[in-house]
Amino acid sequence: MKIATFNINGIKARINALSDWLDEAQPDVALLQEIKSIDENFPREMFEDKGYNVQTHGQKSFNGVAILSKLPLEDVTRGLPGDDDDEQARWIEATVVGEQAVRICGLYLPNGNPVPGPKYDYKLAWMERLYKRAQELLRSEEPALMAGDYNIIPQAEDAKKPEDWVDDALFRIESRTAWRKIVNLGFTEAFRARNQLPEQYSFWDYQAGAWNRNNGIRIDHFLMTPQCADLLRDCQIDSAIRGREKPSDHVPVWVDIAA
DNA sequence: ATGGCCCGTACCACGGGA
Repeated sequence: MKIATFNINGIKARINALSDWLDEAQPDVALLQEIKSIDENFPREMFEDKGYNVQTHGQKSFNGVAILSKLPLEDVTRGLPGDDDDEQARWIEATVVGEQAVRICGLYLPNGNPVPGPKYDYKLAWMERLYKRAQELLRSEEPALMAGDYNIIPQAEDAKKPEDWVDDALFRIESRTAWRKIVNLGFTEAFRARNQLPEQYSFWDYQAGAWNRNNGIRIDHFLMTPQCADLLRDCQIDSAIRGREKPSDHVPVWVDIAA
């Protein structure tokens, strides 16, 4: 089963690029972030025509996540537990039933800038809620993964110029501590479990020729429970997508699991 | 050498992104 995550930076602006990538990459499951659309305006028919089941959790203008799946989706839930007043659409999960069932969570973790401030407080509070959901997934002792735009640069090697990011919400020590606290519960970060190459990124800013200089950061991740990590066959970044016409600033990252 | 963008909303820049 091939599962991909892709922050598309607006479904309306990315319809063609997303359609082309789906046709070529043929993921069984695609987790999308920043659809920037209400559910009613999401072009679900286009994906249904390609054979995908579509589940969205959108809102007006900002954020928004979705799951596309060629396999049946069961027990779909929307919103990260732990704050009933949170109105930002950043979390969706579902069980994908292939050879065996896998619980799949798609997430768009808050950016958190500027630091300090209420947006950074929100990011850290959101990560505390994520920690609790992660504990529950581990306790289930079932194959499960959490994937998406984490807005976290895990290590210095995950940025071309780490010195530019030391005071940024994506790389601040509090952010990385919260990330490591989750990983250290017992999750496998799929990309580094399969790849030790330097200069592997998933985001390049639109500004300052970042793509041409490969001035990127790796912030889109898969975290897997042990039962899911046992099934991991491969994890790769489709970085060439960034060089196409009208690209998102992120590129797809995907895993292949034996499920 | 320096600085450089894009999206959605609304119709004018502006908030937000990272």
